[in-house]
Amino acid sequence: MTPPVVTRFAPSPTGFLHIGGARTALFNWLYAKKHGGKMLLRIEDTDRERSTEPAIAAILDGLSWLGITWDGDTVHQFSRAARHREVAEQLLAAGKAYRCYATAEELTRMREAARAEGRSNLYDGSWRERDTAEAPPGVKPTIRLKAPLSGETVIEDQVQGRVVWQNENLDDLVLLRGDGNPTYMLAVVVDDHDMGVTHVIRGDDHLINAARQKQIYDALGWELPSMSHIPLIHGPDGSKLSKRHGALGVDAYRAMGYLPAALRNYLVRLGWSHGDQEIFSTQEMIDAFDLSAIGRSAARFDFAKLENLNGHYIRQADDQSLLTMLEELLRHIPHGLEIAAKLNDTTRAQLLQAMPGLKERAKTLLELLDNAGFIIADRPLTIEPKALAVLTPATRQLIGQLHDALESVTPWSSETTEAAMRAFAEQNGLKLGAVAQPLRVALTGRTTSPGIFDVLAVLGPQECLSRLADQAQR
RNA sequence: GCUCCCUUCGUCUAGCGGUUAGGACGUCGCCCUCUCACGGCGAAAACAGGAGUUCGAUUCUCCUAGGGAGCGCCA
Repeated sequence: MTPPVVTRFAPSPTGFLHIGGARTALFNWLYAKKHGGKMLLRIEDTDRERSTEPAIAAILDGLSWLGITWDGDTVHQFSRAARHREVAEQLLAAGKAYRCYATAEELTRMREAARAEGRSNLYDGSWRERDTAEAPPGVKPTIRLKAPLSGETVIEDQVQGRVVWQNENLDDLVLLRGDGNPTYMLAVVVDDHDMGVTHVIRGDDHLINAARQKQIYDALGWELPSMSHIPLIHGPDGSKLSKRHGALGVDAYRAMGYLPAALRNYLVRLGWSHGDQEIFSTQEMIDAFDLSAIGRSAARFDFAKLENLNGHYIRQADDQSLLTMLEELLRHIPHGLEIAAKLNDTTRAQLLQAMPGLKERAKTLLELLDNAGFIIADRPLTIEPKALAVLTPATRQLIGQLHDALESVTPWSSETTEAAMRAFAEQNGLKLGAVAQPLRVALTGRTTSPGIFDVLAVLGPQECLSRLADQAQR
């Protein structure tokens, strides 16, 4: 019988939840869901200087927004320091670790010497066998792992394959600092073990740590969890993802009007594929997800593809949930509250009525909101420069005629107004476009909009006739 | 410098010894059309380079080049 799958997401709360972390969390979540297991959340806050409460809140908020849930209580690593110390002492008692009294200056010298000689193991292991009686006064010792001096450390990684290190290249890592606090390396091993983690899925910047952690597992006689190191996400230019490209918090993606479903879909396809399938519902992702299908090379972040996917999910969303998402978004964007103040039963109904035409034209909620501007705009409309060019004396005169032609239309609908405008165009030997564009400019202040007869219908006769009169020239 | 990882269209990728090297985004063209979109059709576009192994390499091995990660008493 195979043990139940337990994965974990273990961010260090030194900033927002960035896109790479979001993908790591997603992969852990998918794997757990697929195998009916659990995903645990552990906050790696042992660095007291850099860990902050707002960062923790931002990470939890980001995960929630993305729809990624975790099981059980959130573990705060710092609170487990006593347990970490206990394990270090246990290793010490078993002769698998030793006290090291090397000073910072000595360590620096060793590092320089190692580099000069082209060696990768920095610490020279001098306190391995030295008598602690020789300890210099005033130096608080660290506890180091007595790592194997020869042989190999091997990780059978589910993504990277078999990765081998020669032990002579790995030095004795510090388990417990001079101040008695555990290092990351020790804390991770102890926590993963104690939490019952069966599968470690994390960024491949941790691949080398896996070797050192394996040595700790071996010294403790614990079984190493399944390891999967997923490639990092790079910026569009192939370099490390920086703030300049896409290393934004997921909250920034929310503010840019991306849908969680779109971001999930984009992220899951970055480095992972399932044949030719591009669109995945959450359930499809869970069913199809497979560690062995994750590629080993880094992927570049491509906003154009994210936008395309986002457009897809917007088009496919139902009108009411789009309106809900839009109102939600207003709380996260500049001037959002001013717009929210204009929402009432009437404008909400208009938004809903216009939604079919709106959602086809937007790649982000921000765009959708912008395109919906004509609904909440105040008279007289601000006319965009491009639209202003349409308003020649001749078209202003035409607008006056259109106003008159529409005045008698009853009942008012997109069908009846369209019939009236087509009739008007025919009688005056005009193409429909020659009528539609001036109408569009007068009613929306822009040269592009949803279908103009839908705009007419949504705005209603009073508002339309007033806006037309505003721009007409008699 | 050292250790480890990576390398198919511009981008994300399919391919798991024999294919006209497939799909998606983006780009371009045509159609649809009241604008913009959506949608439809079509086009251009890739196996980093070099040695092997093999009847046959995009696929296996090695080397080179390029890219990345790590090299702390940070996580």
